[in-house]
Amino acid sequence: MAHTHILNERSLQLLKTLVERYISDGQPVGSRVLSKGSELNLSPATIRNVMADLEDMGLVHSPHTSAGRIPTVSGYRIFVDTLLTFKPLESKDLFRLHEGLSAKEDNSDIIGAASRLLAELTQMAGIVTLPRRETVYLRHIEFLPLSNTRVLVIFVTNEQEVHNKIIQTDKKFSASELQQAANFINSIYAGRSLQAVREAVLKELKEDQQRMNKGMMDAIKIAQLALETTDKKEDYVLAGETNLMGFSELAGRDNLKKLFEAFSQKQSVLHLLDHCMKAEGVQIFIGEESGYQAFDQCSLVTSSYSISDEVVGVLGVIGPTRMAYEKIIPFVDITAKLLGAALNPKTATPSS
Amino acid sequence: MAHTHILNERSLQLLKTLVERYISDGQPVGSRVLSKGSELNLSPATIRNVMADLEDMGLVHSPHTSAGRIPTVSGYRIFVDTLLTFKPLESKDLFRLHEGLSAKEDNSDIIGAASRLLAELTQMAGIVTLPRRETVYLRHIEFLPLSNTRVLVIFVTNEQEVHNKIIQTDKKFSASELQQAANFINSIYAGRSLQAVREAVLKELKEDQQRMNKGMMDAIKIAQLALETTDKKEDYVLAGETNLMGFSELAGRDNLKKLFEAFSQKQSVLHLLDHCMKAEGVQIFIGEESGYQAFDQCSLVTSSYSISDEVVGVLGVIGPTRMAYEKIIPFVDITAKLLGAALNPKTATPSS
DNA sequence: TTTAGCACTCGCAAAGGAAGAGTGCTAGTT
DNA sequence: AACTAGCACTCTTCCTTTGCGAGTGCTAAA
Repeated sequence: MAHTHILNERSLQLLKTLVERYISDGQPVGSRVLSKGSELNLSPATIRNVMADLEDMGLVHSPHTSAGRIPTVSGYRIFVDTLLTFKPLESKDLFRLHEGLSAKEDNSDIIGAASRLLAELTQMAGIVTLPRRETVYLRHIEFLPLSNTRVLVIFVTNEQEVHNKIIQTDKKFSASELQQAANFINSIYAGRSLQAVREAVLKELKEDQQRMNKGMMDAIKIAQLALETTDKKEDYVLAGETNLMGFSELAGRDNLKKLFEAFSQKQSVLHLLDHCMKAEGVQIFIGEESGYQAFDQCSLVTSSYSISDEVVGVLGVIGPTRMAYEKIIPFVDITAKLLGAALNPKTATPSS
Repeated sequence: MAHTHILNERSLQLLKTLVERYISDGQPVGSRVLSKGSELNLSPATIRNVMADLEDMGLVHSPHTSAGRIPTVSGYRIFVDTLLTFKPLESKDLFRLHEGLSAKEDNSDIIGAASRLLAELTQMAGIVTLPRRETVYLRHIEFLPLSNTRVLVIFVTNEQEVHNKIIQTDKKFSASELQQAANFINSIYAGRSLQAVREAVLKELKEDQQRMNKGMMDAIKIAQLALETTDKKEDYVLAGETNLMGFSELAGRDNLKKLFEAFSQKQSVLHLLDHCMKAEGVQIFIGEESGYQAFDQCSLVTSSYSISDEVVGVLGVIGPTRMAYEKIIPFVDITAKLLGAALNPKTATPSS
């Protein structure tokens, strides 16, 4: 009965300094240090009582009888949700970000650059998914004959994304026939969304075939083949994985191996990141919260990023649960915004 | 004086069984086991004398006074060069290779498949460089206008490789102007090597400008911009890196970290693989032989692979020095041949 | 409600064997 | 001359002991 089991101001304050202390030192923190390290002037004995309460509530736990306490996942959770006092980015980091993510002519590896910056400036692993728009617009399509009935299809979508694939046609087409077909498709469908084009083409195929001449028919058929499979190739760019090998808390067991296997399988990591796309702003998974065993010892701080208000991808930082959240969270937030800005086609070429 | 210091038949035989034993067991092998394990009926004492000789010659070494011997790099070298009795591939492995590397319509990820097969079947890391031909032929080029003076260049080389880049032109071109320019370039230069086209274009620019009309001039100028920088993007596909985390001999120090850093830097690994391109057949680097610190604890078994007799890439297996060379070497050899065959455009589409 | 005091527990590190493996050397044996 | 048996010696590995330090929980006093 006696003990209140309610999180009062003081317990929270102590939890906060405990977590901060553990994050900076990496060792279980005992009542003595906590007594000296906190503003409130309390004796170690009092602290011990509070700690016992916190332990009952499952916010901290002791690796063994005579060690200090370390935060549990719930402890971290309360810390980041309610106790955290953010630190502004260091100006040199901000500078590096601006420098690396400024909108350049060559956007080709800006995703890679973002990933590398995340890794380098946090000394953990950086991850950025490739941007993927909900609606993809067809800009231009091109057909080139290969050997026999194989045709190389090249199509440009949105601003400047180039895709290519190989299709098998029913019969052999000459280069000029293919050229004509491409011209036909471009003249009619360019500028419309891929999905719309796909539907329109199917409709044409099913309905009135007599209205068109043979060339048109061929073009439609080829286009159908070219666009039939939606190639949503989700992927991400990872950087600084090796930074994770330095953290002793991840090294134990075959933990690190599991983690790296997840990275190269990609698939489960993509699942996880997909979740993050849906949420606005910064999202945090601490330890087992992610639900993926490989990440049990890690925390993941992510944020979605957007091109002109449409969410197109996710980026984030992966590190040990014991990470400097108060710095990482604003950092990920800003990086997402800068990346979004850099990818925005409207601001991409300030006609200088 | 007394001892002969010459590698006679018997010493070699003993070296061989020693290496085999060490490879299979992973522990320093002593005189007793060697006495029982070898055909020649010799007492441990005799073996000890031979071992002392081998140690003087730097072929084996003892981690401490009372441990058995383990092979040195030179020991391994003699073993693989002169003592090795190759084992034929297991038929199920051969089957998997054929299955995975058969020439399919979709060649897109055959390099990745090869890498994954190497890793999976050897339980080590597999690596395959992207194929790169010496002479690249221009098949088709296309220009598309982006915002302002930026132009998206798409060109197809060799059989089906699609490249794209963005260039800045002096003035703004319309879509049809660019179309015309592309037609012009295609009609004149398609089929010739990129290098040749580059030279021809430069020559045209310098010499007789009055001979051409304005459209031609524009086309030449754009082509020059489009082709000026040779983008030789060397790259490789790695698979099964995580397999390496299981080997205790690599785990020590921050060895593994160095290795993985080298993998993600790519650059030094590419250097090393470049060397292998030059040599015919299978090539082996044992431990420090590679000259790259990151690989000090590893062995690398590589082979170049060819498309219609032109060497275009390298593939191989990375593992601990203690690997089953007698199986790995033939395995890498065969894989290289199968990959080459699968990439050969002549055999790629047996018109069925 | 807080604090001082105290007994207690546990991990960590150093120290001390004991056992086992394997060597080098020497002195016999074939 | 080449091989082998035997022996002393050296190291590693594993286990146990021991002491120390850190930190706790509990109780009793302020």
